[in-house]
Amino acid sequence: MVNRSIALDTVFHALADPTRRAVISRLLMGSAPVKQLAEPFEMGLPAFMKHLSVLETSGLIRTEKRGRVRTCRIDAERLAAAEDWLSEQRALWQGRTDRLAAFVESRNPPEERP
Amino acid sequence: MVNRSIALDTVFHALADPTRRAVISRLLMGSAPVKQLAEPFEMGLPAFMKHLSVLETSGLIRTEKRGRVRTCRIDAERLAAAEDWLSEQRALWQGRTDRLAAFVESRNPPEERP
DNA sequence: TCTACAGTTCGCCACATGGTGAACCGATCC
DNA sequence: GGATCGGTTCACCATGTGGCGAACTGTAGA
Repeated sequence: MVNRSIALDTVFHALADPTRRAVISRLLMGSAPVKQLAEPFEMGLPAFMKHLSVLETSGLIRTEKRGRVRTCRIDAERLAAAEDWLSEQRALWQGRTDRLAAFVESRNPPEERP
Repeated sequence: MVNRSIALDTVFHALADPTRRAVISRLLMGSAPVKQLAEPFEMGLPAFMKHLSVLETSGLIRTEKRGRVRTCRIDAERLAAAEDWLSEQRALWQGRTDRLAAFVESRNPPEERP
C-alpha cells in the first residue's frame, strides 16, 4: 500500500522530535488545550502550533475547537501502525538470525579470522 | 536520559523515509554491498550514500569496507529501542483507556451527542 | 600496466523544517 | 463596550534534507 507507506513517513517523522514525543506522552494522560500543552516548552505559540499540526496531519492526535480553546487528544491507531511495522521487521530479523544460527550450527565452517 | 532521546530522534528520523525503510527490509534478509543495495532505486550513488550514512549514524546499520566494497548489515538493537518506546507509550495509553472505560462504566453520564 | 569498477568527495540547487516577532481574530469576562 | 485571553496568520530567517552531475580515489581483474 502506498498510503500505508506515506502514513509511516509522516508518523515516524512526527516522532523524530523530542518536543512532539513529549506532547504525545503528555496526551497519554488525558486531553488538554493548546496553551496548557505548550507551557513546558520554551518556544512561542506559532512554533508550537507547527509541531501540533505535524502531529495532527500524521494522525497521531486529533484536535477540536470549542469556543476559543482548541482541545487535543491522542489517536492511538497510528501509534499502533508504527509499532506494528517495527515489530514485523524485528520478527523477520529474529527469524532470520534463528535460521542463521541453525545453519551455522549445522555446518560450522572454521572461518578465517584476520 | 538525554542520550536515549537523541538516539530516538535519529532512529525515528532515519525510519521516516521509504527508501531507508526499504534498505532496512532488504538488509533483514542478509548483508549486502552498497552497489547491490542501491540498485532498486532510481537515484545516484551520492544521494543513496547519504541515506546510508543517515542509517549508520542512527545506529540502525553498520558498514565495513573490505577492499573496494563496503558491506552493510543491520544492527537490530536500535530497532528494538524504537519499538520499546512505542510499546511503552501504547501500554500507558492502554492502561489509561482501560481505567477510563471503568470510570465511564461506573458513572455513565448521558453525554450530549451533537 | 591499463582498465574498469565501487565508492567517495565536491559544489550546487530546491525545498522543507523549526524557529522568531508582530499583527490579527474571535470568544470571554468585568 | 472594552480589555484580555487563546489561537491564528503572516513575513521572515537559518539550517537541514534530498537530490544532481562531475571529478576523484583506490582496488581488482584482464
